[in-house]
Amino acid sequence: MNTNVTPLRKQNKRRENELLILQAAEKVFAEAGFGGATMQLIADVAGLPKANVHYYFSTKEALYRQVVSNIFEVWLQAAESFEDSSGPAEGIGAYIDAKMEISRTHPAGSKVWASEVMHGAPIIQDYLETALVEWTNGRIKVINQWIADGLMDPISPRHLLYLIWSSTQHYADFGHQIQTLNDSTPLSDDDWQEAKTAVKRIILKGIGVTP
Amino acid sequence: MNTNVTPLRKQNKRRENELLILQAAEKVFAEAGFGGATMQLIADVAGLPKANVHYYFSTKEALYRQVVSNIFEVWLQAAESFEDSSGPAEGIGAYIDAKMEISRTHPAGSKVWASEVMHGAPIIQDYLETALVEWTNGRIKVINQWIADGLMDPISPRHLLYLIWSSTQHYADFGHQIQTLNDSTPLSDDDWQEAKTAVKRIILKGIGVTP
DNA sequence: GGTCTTCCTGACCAATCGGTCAAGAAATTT
DNA sequence: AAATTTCTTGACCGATTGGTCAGGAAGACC
Repeated sequence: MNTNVTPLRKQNKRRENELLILQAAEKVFAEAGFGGATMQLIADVAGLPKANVHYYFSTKEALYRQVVSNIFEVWLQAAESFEDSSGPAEGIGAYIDAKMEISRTHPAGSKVWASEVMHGAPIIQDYLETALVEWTNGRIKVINQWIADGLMDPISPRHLLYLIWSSTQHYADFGHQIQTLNDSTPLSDDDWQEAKTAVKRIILKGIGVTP
Repeated sequence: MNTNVTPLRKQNKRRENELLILQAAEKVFAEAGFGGATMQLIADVAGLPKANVHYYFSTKEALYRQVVSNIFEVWLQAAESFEDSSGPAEGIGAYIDAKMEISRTHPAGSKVWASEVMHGAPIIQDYLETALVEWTNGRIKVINQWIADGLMDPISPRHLLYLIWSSTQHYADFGHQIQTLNDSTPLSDDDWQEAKTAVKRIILKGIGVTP
């Protein structure tokens, strides 16, 4: 007999269902956008009645905000590789690796984020203005120090960051286009390895860093 | 008196109104996505009654398809710089310039395209499979020839193209994020020049091309 | 085993959606 | 100037939307 049927049942029911709904919502929002997504579809994907979804998340916007918020956390977390590094070769290389890995394992999240920003960030503008600005300015300082130390070319740190963001997230946001150009087949492990290598090689060499 | 009040009025009424609607639609679709956009809002932006919009475009999807189609044309047209070039320095450089210029002058179009592809290209999948595949394969051949001629490093042409697309379109698709990181101020002429220079410099040096 | 809190859900609602239509106004053609 | 085609529009429709609610089921606590 299963002995642990009831021990973890209590506050866990809430967390379980919230997680279930959040995962379904991320998927649906990524596929249809905020406006195109329906609470009914999210409920269906989560396997719950619509009214039950509204029990845990009062409005569509509240649910959406939570989804975007979670993505933002993952997104910022991947950036710690930057700090604990000895120089641009290791720091930027690891950062690109981490972002490519997120694009691979978390494509829906990346799409929701892209959609939100593309539509003017109506829900999470406050995050952009505080957390993102702060994080960006911090990394710009690190990069400027690397430049001052002669470890890389004098590139505008801001535009270097944009280049890294865009090239890595492209593999998630435009995954469908990439797959179509890959004979409508999902990228294999080797394909992903090749992509990672190409992006890292071009960017690192492009800023005058030799591994 | 204005002597040419009536001469150009005939089939032009149709074209004028269609253009008006298409411009309004591009703007609204870019801001709200396909699902979030409403025919009523498009009509309001165009300054016409909703029923009149339906007179020229029978369905929302037909209007959307036309918008995406137009963008695709602009997008492919910018690629001619590739063909008429003596080598990668000139060809890729001019292509990056052209794509950056589109991001600057045509950001709404880029966003509609990105939105469409991100949601699985439900409307224009046929374009991806035919025109885009064809164009891409053509350019891959050109790049491979450049590599064979020793004009650039042996980079995967496919991933190089993705890198160019993503980094240039990023300035349109994520324009709002970039503006927020620029003290919530639109990029100046100098900012755009700096962006263009940085992108071109990193990519060209990154693939072993010296101007 | 009774009470209280949390969870669940079918039925329902006002608002809004894309799209239609008939009837007339304007312009072209004959 | 009559006939014909093109354009314009308010009113309308069925369908779908996000969200509500009352009432019951299921555990947790005493």
